[in-house]
Amino acid sequence: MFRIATWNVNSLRVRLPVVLDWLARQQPDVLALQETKLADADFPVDAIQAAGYQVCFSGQKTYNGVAVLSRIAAGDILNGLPDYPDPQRRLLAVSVGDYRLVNVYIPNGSATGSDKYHYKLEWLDHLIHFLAAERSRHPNLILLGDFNIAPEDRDVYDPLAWQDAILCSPPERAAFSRLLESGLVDAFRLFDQPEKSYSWWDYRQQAFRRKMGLRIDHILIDQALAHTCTHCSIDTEPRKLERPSDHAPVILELATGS
DNA sequence: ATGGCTTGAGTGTCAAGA
Repeated sequence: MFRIATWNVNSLRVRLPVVLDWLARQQPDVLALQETKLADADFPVDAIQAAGYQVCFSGQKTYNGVAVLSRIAAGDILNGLPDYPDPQRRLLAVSVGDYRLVNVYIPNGSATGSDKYHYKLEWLDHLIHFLAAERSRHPNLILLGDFNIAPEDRDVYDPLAWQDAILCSPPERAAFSRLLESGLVDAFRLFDQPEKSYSWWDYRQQAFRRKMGLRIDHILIDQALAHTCTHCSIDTEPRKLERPSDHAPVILELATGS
């Protein structure tokens, strides 16, 4: 059994105690983090190693930042899209055991039609091209992170209100579909899931309590791995704590056959 | 309601998130 999780923590500086508690409770083999918002010099390496995890990270001050925590050391580390120079730290690809993990913090896009929206779509194009090459080099690829895309209306609490809006617009959903068409599977949808399953809720208006969320954090697995996948769920417990991240972790379990 | 929180920057108040 191999357990892999992803979590947008919205500042690892603020969330470190919650993350360490969660690691102790869940004991995943791998945890991919997004929005660490820390310069590499400020990354809490010691605290994470003391919790029994190796870590690699690609961060910057204030914004973005991705990290991968793993029980066994990661190898073949790649930071950023090779053919898309970008000062924003949004991608970290690593090999852990038999798996190739691509941890992404896909741009938010701000509003459809904005400069940030075009950046998001361009970033997705380059990601799709990168993954084609990456999958030819590495079997057992897993793409996980904060996609900032709600792929279907059932992933949105009020699809009509969000129709054509950021996170739901047809070009964003088309990019998500292209990821699936390239041979990846949305692990969450391999299983029956509760109604109103979301991974992000706005901090305002008591959105979490009112179940006003979107499912924008995902784990996509190579379709060759689908038959090994035994579980995938969203853990909403950390969203109930004091000072939570606005995102909940997503957890995946794969049978390893030994 | 270009609103409503939260974080980081930096010490007044804005940018950015989604």
